[in-house]
Amino acid sequence: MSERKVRVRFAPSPTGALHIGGVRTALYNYLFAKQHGGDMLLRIEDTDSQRFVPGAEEYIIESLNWLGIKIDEGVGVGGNHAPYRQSERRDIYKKYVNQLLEAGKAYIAFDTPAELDLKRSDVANFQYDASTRMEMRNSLSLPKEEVDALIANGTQYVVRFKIEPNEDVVVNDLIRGEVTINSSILDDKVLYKSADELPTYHLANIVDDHLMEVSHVIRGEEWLPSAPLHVLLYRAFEWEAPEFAHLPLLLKPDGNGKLSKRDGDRLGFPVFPLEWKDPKTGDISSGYRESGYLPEAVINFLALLGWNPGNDQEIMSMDELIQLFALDRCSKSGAKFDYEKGKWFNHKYIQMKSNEEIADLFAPVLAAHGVEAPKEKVVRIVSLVKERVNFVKELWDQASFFFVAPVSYDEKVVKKRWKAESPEQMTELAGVLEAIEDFSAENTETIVKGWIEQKGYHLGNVMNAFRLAIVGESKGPHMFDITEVLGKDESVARIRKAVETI
RNA sequence: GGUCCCUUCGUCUAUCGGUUAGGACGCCAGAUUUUCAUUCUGGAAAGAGGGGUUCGAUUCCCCUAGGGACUACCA
Repeated sequence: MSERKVRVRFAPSPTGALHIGGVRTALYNYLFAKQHGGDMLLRIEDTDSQRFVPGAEEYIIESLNWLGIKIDEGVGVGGNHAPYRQSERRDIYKKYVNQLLEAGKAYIAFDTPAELDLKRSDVANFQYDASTRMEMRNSLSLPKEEVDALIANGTQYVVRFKIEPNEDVVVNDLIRGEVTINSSILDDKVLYKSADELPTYHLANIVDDHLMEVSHVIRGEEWLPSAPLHVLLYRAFEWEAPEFAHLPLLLKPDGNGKLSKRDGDRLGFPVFPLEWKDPKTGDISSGYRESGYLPEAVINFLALLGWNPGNDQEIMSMDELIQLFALDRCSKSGAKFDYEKGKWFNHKYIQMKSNEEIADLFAPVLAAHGVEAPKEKVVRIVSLVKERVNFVKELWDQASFFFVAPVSYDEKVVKKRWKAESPEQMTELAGVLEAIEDFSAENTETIVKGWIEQKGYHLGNVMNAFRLAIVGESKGPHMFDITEVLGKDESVARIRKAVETI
């Protein structure tokens, strides 16, 4: 490995919402960079003007921001290698394309997309390469005067990379080891299009990584087949290539194939970090943030999809991940996306947060239900129910009765728990509670239990009816914690109402 | 079709030639409990198949099978 400063980049193209697999790629880049005291760059690869989607760039930046993946240099923050948007680097690419052209390592081709389509349908497995390029219309096959004339009259063309056949190209991958591909199976890739004066991914990528002094290219496995092409490109420019690491893909939870946006819709979980509204179709896709995930949980979950620290540790903060991360501990095979485990991580992270923090996150949910409550009361309630939930929004299901008295009583529970003697016992209980001065959980429990014992009532019967009256159903934390939070008046009122209603 | 990559419980994975193949999610059972959960304890659950190499293979090699990616003037 070279001794260059570690510099990595996350280089998405702004064609829509950032996919969760892309988020993981960004995360691994970030962990690697920070572990080595290096830089994390954000470059926007918008060389395909056709597929540009407005808002996508902002979405990407906001997503990384929410997740705590900090960009040292690039779009949104600037830096010494600006601009970081490829569409703003046209002149740079043009210069390097010409360099390749002059060196005879690339050539100009005039074949139109229609002509190529025709050729492909005519000839099975047609490939534009050393074996076929002389049959095509390009600066290699055409007389120089004709080429010049075509260019002069504004005929659109592309620049293709001239790949020398029959050479074994070795890519040294930090995760997979040496990968060898014969250059004959590579086609003369289009590097540049005169139509929009923009390069294609391959050229832009190599030029930028070189100019931006990127030391390690950490990207998805879908790029592995084109890595030899990139190696050849670096060689053509006589540049030192960065180290490569191709990450395994995130796969569908069920069935086969790569995880896609559709899987999220189909299986009911987000595949995007943030909610995304498609500007063209207006379709809304759910996001992890809006679904109630804590960014720390998403990070931890994603970090373990394709990597592990080598021991049984599973809960790790971003700082710990930075300490422990290692490319050579990344797995080689794709990981099926296990949404259930993601939920478990969120549960864990909710438990790790303080009641105050959770109460703050819960506040908007309460407001949405039209509930206003003092912070200290919410904190107390959170402490009572937070261990029962995977998501902050589920706190409402667990705790709504603290804020809103039951208006109906679960029929099944009534049938099972409301005995013939219950109305009388509950009326008595209301009286007992009314007489209590110190309504703390502890004191109330002592007194109520004393009363039950003295009367010889069945503890379970009384308590279950009590719970039904207060909560409306058969759930919730310790009864006397509930009554303490509710207070004497409310507790008594609920019991009386239950006796009347049921 | 071609090229490349990959292959341990249902899922994520540990194991870098010798282990009762470990952990986690999920699942099942039990315990705790005034309810529902949580929690705790326990359980079922894996080396794709076939050849080698070796005293000994999950581990190294080969073949087969299966899965995945790529194969655009998209990234």
